Amino acid sequence: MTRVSSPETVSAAAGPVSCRSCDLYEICRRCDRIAIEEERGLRRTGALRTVRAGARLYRAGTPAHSIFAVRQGMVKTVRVDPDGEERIVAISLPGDVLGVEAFGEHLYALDAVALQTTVCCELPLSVLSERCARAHELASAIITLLSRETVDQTTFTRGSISERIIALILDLSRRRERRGLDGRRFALGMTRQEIANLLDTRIETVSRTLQRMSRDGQFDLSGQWLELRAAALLQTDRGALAD
Amino acid sequence: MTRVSSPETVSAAAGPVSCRSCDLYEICRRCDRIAIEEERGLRRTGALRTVRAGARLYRAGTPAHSIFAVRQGMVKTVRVDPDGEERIVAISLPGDVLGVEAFGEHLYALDAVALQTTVCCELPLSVLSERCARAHELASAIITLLSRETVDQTTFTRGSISERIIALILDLSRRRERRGLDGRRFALGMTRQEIANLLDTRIETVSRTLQRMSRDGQFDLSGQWLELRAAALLQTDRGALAD
DNA sequence: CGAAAAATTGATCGACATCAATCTGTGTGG
DNA sequence: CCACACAGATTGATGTCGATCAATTTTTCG
Repeated sequence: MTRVSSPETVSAAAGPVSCRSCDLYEICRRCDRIAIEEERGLRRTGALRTVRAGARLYRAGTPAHSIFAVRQGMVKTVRVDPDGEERIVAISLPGDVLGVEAFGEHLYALDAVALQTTVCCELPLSVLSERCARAHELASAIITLLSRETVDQTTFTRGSISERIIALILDLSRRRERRGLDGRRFALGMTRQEIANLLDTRIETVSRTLQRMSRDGQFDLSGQWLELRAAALLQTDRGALAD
Repeated sequence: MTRVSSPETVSAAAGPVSCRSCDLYEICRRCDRIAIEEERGLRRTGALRTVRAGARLYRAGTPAHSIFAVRQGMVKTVRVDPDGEERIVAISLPGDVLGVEAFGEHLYALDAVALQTTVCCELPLSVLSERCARAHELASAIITLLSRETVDQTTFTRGSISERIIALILDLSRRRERRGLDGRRFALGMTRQEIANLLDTRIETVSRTLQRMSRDGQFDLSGQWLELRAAALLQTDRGALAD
């Protein structure tokens, strides 16, 4: 069994959607970029891109010149771990917008890979900024903020429990350091119950795992207080200390 | 053991941070809302709010008049399932911004609960919109889009495998319907391997669980194609069909 | 100090991972 | 058109990590 491709089932499979029901509609409209099937006009701006199954719409780390909307097909956004493992972050359906992280950083944060032959509308950032010219700088600051938020979403519910615990601790540590706080020794600030909830596990498992890791010398732990060992801080990647 | 509160350990525990290292800094500055410790001026606008441990900064579903930045302390954002179960979505540290969903919808999407005595800066939306007055409407459209993105983040890595599968299927179904596509019968569009990756499980488990659910009559399944049973569509909550 | 919440520790069980084999469907070339 | 190859999917047997149930111990606070 391979991917769906029979022509007559395209709509049930994945689109295309009308511009009206696309998340990018209001923005395209304000940019005079509508585009397809607008009333009877049907003028196209030629901003369509077709990507075959398995091909990438964009790659993590590359300069971002456009945001995209899926018109037809499906796209997975993927984070590739340093060890080469793929983690699917989200699935985009027709009408969904891709690459909004381009607003803030001007780099894509994820790989966007077509799951099947996919047609996307491409909206260059240059068009947006041109239209935004008169907009107050405050607006762009808000946009930058929001944009960061969408990328920051780290999840702590993947992998083994020890991996999740390490991910949480290193996340707390790094975020504290970014704020000028002590990232080496700090209070967890959460009960074991709250940690368990966040990591989608049980309080007994959190307790046991923390104890074991502490015994194994990954950090010193005393109640709420945790102090990372020097070796731990050298690791930059989630899961690096697991087991 | 209860929460950290010893005065001399406040900084290592949770702040306060300087305005300069806060995510809201650029926005506050443009609103002439700096506020605290600005050079030697130290003029305060009185926009501080103190929340005791366990108290709520805001509640899901209530009208949103402000966004917040944590100055000192910690806050958990929580989704309360219909069955009353709490799911921690994120932990906010000093310098983090809370309530950005207020930009789009004017309702908070989550409960924000202080993990300890917490001091927040409050920035009313009215101040923002006043400053935004001359900003082009396009900017606000972009903001709305981004705002939605930050809320939409559904994770499929919580609960049992059958719960995750149901969550994924209903998510696909609803998102398709919102786009005017068939939400009852559609192709998954992903290989079992990709589903397994997304749900943080194994291909064999996905296969087995899909087979079992299909046998149990939750849906008809044939390769990529899935057709939800009428009963399934009546359920609106994730996990409603589990096991 | 005493009560209550939080945390730890132990014993047992079950869901899911893992390893392995087989089956099914799709596209390809003779 | 059929045989073949291969990716994808299914099914089975077994092992293990984390859930669950239960009992203490530790910490905090009135």
